[in-house]
Amino acid sequence: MQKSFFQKVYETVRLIPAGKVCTYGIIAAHIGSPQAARMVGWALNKSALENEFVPAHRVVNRNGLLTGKIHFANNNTMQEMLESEGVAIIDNKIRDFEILLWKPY
DNA sequence: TTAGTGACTGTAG
DNA sequence: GCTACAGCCACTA
Repeated sequence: MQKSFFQKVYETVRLIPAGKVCTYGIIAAHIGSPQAARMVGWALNKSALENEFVPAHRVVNRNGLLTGKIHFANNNTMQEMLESEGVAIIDNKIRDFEILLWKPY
């Protein structure tokens, strides 16, 4: 049984340690389709609806911008979760993004 | 079955 | 430096 694109996304995102962040592009590239970054976000959106534990709040776009927050119930839910893990957010962006960036390799 | 859509990214103008 | 467009895969109507 081959793992679906979905499952690979879940597994990769779950590898992100607390206090670190990753980008859709990196995850997509790790899976094998760098240009399918949109699917990563979409997969995370679905995962939340399916009660899958995936730290989607640790995934942002390549600028460190919290674009995914729009899919959370409240606009500051994503930010609060990140801040509780020690990630500083300024104006919807990750502070020291390059330092906090984590890669699966 | 086909068409449309989406939490993005890289390249070109 | 900014804007526009194409490409990626899976799901829903």
